[in-house]
Amino acid sequence: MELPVSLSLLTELASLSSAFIKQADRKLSAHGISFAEFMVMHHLSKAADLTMSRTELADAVSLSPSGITKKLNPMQKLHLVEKEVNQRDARFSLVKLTATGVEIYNDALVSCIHCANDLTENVTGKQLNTLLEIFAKLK
Amino acid sequence: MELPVSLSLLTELASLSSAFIKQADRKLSAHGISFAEFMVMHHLSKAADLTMSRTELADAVSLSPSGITKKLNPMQKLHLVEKEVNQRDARFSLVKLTATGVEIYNDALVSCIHCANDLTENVTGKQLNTLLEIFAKLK
DNA sequence: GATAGATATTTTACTATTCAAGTATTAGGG
DNA sequence: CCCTAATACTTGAATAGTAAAATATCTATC
Repeated sequence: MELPVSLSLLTELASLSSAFIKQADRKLSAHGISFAEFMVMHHLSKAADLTMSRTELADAVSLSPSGITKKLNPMQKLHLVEKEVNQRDARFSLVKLTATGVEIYNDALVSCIHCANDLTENVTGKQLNTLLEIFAKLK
Repeated sequence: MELPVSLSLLTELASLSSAFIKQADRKLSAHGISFAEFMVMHHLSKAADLTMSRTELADAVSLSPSGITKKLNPMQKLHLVEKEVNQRDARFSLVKLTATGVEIYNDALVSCIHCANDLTENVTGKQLNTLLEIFAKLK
């Protein structure tokens, strides 16, 4: 029986990303952070004033509202990020990458780039760009 | 600051697969199974005699030894899979997809294919094949 | 301006997963 | 044979995530 290519894509994507994330986690453990924490800092580092709303951030890293709370709590204790309450509306709160956070992020970024390069070493730059272009259509 | 394409691939892959798996989980919940359970049955369904060793299966679905034990236990209780102990070496045990398991898998497969088609609707068949070819080099 | 409803976040209870320690079985050397 | 080591698996403790209920704040209507 012949299964559709779309299904293969779904299953391959799942196993590939699981393997990649495990690899990245191993590398990043040297910096005391997980890949998920790296992703939080990565999104914050690109944001204006290093600040995002919690819901934006939750969407960016594919976490539920409760998930983002639980992920940020320990990061606040380590002073990697800080919470700022919106003056206009106290329901909203903002998350900002601290100076410490920036420092750790920059160190971790180097490791993470190494890791990404290792994982893609058999693929040309052109193919990587092709992948990203097609990924953009999958969203 | 310009970040390498390989890093974008890693981050995009992570968020894409997270979104895809959540979508598949929603679809499959109608069949009473998770995407992870579907993947277990998917691999077994392709194996000779619907049977695999636990370690093979664990590798295939990217689970740790304890992870596969805890995933299979409830599936055995539901009679989706059954355990067979190897006569030669009682340490090894095999996992087989039962007749009930095949039935549920086939139903779930239809939903999962729908889901995969939905997720890839903006992409041509040719592009899907390109993706899979490049994925193969990333392993 | 009280109150009903909407919105953002947190807490609670539960599920899933991992690592490390423990159990069971086999293999090999004295 | 027995003891050590290796191998496959399971269990227990800890971590990470979700969904649903609870909390806090704001908006809008009467």
